Amino acid sequence: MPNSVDRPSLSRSIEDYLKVIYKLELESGSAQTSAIADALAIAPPSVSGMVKRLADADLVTHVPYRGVELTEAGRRQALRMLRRHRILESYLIGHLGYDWDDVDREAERLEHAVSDDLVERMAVKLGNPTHDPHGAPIPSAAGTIDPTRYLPMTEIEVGLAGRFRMIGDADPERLRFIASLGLRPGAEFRVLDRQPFNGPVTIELDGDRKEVIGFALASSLQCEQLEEPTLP
Amino acid sequence: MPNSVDRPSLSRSIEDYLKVIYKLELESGSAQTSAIADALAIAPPSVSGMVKRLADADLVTHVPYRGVELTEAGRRQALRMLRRHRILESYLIGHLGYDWDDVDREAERLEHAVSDDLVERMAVKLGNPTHDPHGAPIPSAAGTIDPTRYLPMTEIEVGLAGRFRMIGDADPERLRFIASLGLRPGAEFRVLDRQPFNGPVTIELDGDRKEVIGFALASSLQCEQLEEPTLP
DNA sequence: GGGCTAATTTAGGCTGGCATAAATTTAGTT
DNA sequence: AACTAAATTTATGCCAGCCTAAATTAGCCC
Repeated sequence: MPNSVDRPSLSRSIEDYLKVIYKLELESGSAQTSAIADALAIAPPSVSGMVKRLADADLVTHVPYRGVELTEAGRRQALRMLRRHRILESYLIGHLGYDWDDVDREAERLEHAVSDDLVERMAVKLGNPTHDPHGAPIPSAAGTIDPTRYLPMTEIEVGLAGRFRMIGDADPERLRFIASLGLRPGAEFRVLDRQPFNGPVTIELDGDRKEVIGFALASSLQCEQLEEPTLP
Repeated sequence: MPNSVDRPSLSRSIEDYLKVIYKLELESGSAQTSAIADALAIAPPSVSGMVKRLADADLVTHVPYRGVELTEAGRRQALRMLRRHRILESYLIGHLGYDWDDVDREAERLEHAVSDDLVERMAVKLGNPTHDPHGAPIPSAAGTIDPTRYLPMTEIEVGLAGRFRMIGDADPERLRFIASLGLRPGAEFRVLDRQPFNGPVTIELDGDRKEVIGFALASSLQCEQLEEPTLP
């Protein structure tokens, strides 16, 4: 089956739409018009219009009034953008002295401009990483991605150990605060307490330090539950 | 005197126009509509339209049917773009393994996307260079640029020594050929012969090697004439 | 100084990507 | 089953940037 011609070269807008649709699908199965509009900070009717163009270009399928789903081609492009973004973030942090909390904006601008060639050169300089500094998996150049799903910290059982794995890159304040707690992807912790009614979570870090983390924040920390590493 | 508001943030198109107008002014004093159109590969009427917008934004002054000149603000922006472009080229070559003949395209895409912050970080990593790998002067962050003008190799006196200083970055074939001759910015040579009627130039390199260079090519090699370094 | 040519501008049109206002569909409630 | 609220789409319109075709101006030649 012949592919879509050669280089349709997507517009900046289209690239943003595909990325957002991919993320929404991850979270909730399919992407609704209003959710896309929210994520891109544009009006819903504008999304309707663009969705029509995306469907014409066979990047998404659209069931009116129900939602949008990426086609295979759309998914491929979305993953390509995700790879760009995450390689860029990794490179900016690793080789140009950016901090993990202020790198998203810069990567967001660059991901539409860099060539595939440059992205691969950066990847090589980085040693072809599989995860970026926020813990997010980096799609391969071939378009595959680590499908591992994590749990919000709020869902780790009290008493059990967990490992902080990943956090969204878009909120500098949140990232700075997390870093100030000494939490970085890979950090191990133990849940000491969890209050009901969406209350805060108390964890132990480095074997002695206690931290209390509000529900909203803890929900955004994607973690892995470690099965009883110290006690039987 | 208060500056133009804060961040009008120029469009990609406008950035390209300003860069081209700057270069045309360097070469011939002022920029004509058709020359701009040629350089940007767009139709002249499109340039007329954009020039009107540029004049409205006080980036250029326009005398109808005569030409266009950058205002101080326009010149500042043009130099900013030139700095971006040349820092980017230097960085891509110095830190990401690009060759000097294929770096222009990539820099051309990136120069519209990088933040000033990123450009300055790259400049620091490079040791704040004053010239890029093609020998072109890099404007300072403050907007000043080395005004030195060079001579085409075709205008160096026969018998005299010269130094190759700079070459345009836009033509990969030309750059590869120049490199294959062993000519790099900074290279010293002596003009052995120059044929009339726009004929080729013969130079001596490294004290023994002779090369014949066609007129068109030699014209594009910007050189400095060295006053009789060996003979009185 | 009249007329030719080349350069330039004006006129009118198209597309992408956004907006607002109004119409429509869906879903939930009773 | 009807009504309502929310989500979505349709209908229009705007702006940036490009285009082609037609009108205008500048520069030059005799």
